[in-house]
Amino acid sequence: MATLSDVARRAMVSKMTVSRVINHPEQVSPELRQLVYNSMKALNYVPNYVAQALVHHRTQVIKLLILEEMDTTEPYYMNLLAGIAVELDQRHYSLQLVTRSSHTICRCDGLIVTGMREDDYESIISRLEQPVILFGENMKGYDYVDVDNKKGMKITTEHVMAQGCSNILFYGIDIEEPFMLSRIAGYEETMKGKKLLPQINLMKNSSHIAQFEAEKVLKKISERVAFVCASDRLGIGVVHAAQRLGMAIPDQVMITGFDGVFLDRIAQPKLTTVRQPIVEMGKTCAKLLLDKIDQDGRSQGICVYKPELVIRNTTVH
Amino acid sequence: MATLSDVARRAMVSKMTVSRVINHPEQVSPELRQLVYNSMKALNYVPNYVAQALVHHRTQVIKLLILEEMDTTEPYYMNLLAGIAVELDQRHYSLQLVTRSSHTICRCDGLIVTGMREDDYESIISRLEQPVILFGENMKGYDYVDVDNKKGMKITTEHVMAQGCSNILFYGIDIEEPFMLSRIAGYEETMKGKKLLPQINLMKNSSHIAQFEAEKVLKKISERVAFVCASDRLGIGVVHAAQRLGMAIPDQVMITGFDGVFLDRIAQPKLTTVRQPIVEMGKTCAKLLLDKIDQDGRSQGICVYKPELVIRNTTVH
DNA sequence: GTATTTTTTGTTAACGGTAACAAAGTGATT
DNA sequence: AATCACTTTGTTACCGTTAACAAAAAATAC
Repeated sequence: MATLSDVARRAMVSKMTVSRVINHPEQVSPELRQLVYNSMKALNYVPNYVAQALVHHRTQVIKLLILEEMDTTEPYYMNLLAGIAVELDQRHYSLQLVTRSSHTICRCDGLIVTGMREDDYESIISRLEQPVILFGENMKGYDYVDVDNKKGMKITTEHVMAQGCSNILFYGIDIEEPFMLSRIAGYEETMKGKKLLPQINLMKNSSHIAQFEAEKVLKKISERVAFVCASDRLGIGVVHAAQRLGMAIPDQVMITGFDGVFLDRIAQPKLTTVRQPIVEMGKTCAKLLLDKIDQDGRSQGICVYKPELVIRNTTVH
Repeated sequence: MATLSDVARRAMVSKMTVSRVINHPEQVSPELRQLVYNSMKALNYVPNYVAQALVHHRTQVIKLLILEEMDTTEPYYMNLLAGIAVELDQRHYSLQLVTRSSHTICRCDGLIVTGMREDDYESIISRLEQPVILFGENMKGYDYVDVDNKKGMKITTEHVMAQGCSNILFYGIDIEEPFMLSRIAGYEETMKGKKLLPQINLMKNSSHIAQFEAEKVLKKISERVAFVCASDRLGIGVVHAAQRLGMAIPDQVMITGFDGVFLDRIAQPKLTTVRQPIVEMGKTCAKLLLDKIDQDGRSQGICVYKPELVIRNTTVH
C-alpha cells in the first residue's frame, strides 16, 4: 500500500507538497500538482486515515448509543444504522454500537444517542464530552433529528375522519417521552378541533397487549370504530383482534400504525401507517454529527422531517 | 487525556517501561511495575488505540459486508450486529457497514460477509485480501459460522409428525444457496425416512406470496395439513392464509417457521419456529475474525450452532 | 574478584501523516 | 540594482505508540 512518501519520491517532490496537493491544492503550482496527481494515480494512493487521525487527535470513530431495550424496536434500528453507515463510510468514519451496559470510557469523536428516557439526560447525556446528536425530539436544547410526531398523528386522525368515522380511539405507549406526548397531542388536538371526545389508551408497546385490549373493546361495540395507534406494533395487535372477532377491516374497524418500518408490510391486510424516513434520518444524524465535529462542537440545530401517510387496506378498500 | 509519556514521567521511568508494563509485564521488575500501575491509575490512563494501530499497520476497523438486499431481512441483521458489536467493543475495534454498492477500497483489518450468492465467491470474496469470516454455510472452504440448517428442518419436521400429521408441505425460498439446500434436505430426508412423500414448494421470501400460495392449497384440502416453512416470514403468510379461510390452528393446519427472530413473536398465534442464536453467532463471527487477524490470517475453521425448536401455538395447544 | 551471562531498563527510530516555520524563487517598486 | 512582498517549496518536529537495539545492573561461574 503506497504511502505519501512513495508518491513524493515518484513525483520528485517533498512529502509536504503531496500532503498539500491533497489538503490545500490551491497552494501548489499547477505543474507540480499535476505531477503529484499522476504519481498518486500510478501508485493507487489512498491516504492512511489512521495516521491522519493521530495527528488530528481524532479516532475516526463515532458511537451509536442505544439506551432503549433493543429487542423492542429492532427493525427500526437497522434502518437507522443503514443510513448512518452510508454517511460515515463516505467520510472515513467507523462505528461502535454501544448500549447502556457498555460504559466504556468514551474514545470516540462523537455520539448519536437514541432511545433516551428522562433520567438519561442528567446521568448520561450531559456528561458526555464529545459532540452529540440525539435521534428523537427533546426539550433540553440538544441538537436532534426526528420526524414531526404531532403532525404525523394529526394527519392519520384526519385521514380516518375523512373516511367517515368519528369514533376514534388512540392506542399509545405508556411512557412519558416527548415523542409520545407529541403523538398524543396530535391526536387530541385533531379530535377537539372536530368537537370529538378523545379516548386515549396507553399500554406497553406489544402487539399481544394491544390485541388483548382491542378485543375487550370490540366485543362491546357495534358501530364503526377506528384505532389510531402510536406504533405499527400496536396496530398489528389491533388487526389481530379484529380478525379474531371476525370483524371486517376496514368496514367495521379501521386501524392505523406509526413508523412504517417493516411491520406495516407484514400485517394482513397491510397497515395504513405514518412512514418515517428512517434511513434518511440516519444519514442526517451522521451528517450533522460529523459537521459538528469538524466545527469543534458548534450546535447544528434540529432537523424535523415531514411524516408521510401511507394509506393501505386497514383504512380504505 | 493522559498519554504514555505522562504516565512515564509521573512514575519516573521511560516510556518504554510503561509500554512494557502494558504489553509484556513479565519483562518488568515487580517494583517498577507497581509504580507504573499506580501512575496509570492516578492519571486514569487509557491507551491511544489510534497510535497503536499506526505502529501495527492496523486500522482497528472491520467491515460487515451485507450482500443481500437488506430490506428483506432487517430484524435478523440487527441481532447479528448486536452480537458483533459486543465483541468488537471489547477488543477496541470498530465497524463499517457496507453493501454491494459501496465498493470502497478496503481499508480494514478484516471482514464478515453475509447474504452471499453463488456468483459472489468469485467476483467478490475471493478477491478480498483481508481475513474473512462468512456468516452462512458454504462449500468453498471459507471459514464460516452458521446454524445446522439441515438438523433444524429435521427437528421441525419430526415435531409436526409427532403431533400426528403426515401430510406435510415444505415452503422454501427459491434460491439455490447452501443454507436453503440444507433446509430442503433436512425436510426431504425426514419425510423419506418415514416413507412419506416430500412436497416441496419454493417461492420468494414474502409473507404475502406464501399466503397466496397457501390459500390455494388450503381451499382444496379437507384433511389435516402441516406447513413447515424455511423462514418465519413464509410462516406468517401461511398463518394469515389459514385465518382468512377460517381454519383452526393448530387443529386443522399446523405451521412452523425458521429463524426465531422477532417475526415469530409478532404472529398471532405465536409461531413454532427454529430459533437461531443470532446474537451468539454474531459474537462468534467477530471473535473468529479478530483471532484470525491476530494470527495473521490463519484459518479458524467453521462453527455450526445447534438449532433450538421453540414450540408454540401454531403446532400445539 | 573478575569474566560471563542474564535480566532489566533506556535510547533511537520508525509508523504515515500535518502544522509551523524556514528558505528559495518571483515579481513589482523604488 | 536593492528592497520588499508574495508565492511556492522544503525542513523539522511532532501526534502516541512499539520494535530493535544498546547500555546498565544483577546474577552466576570459575
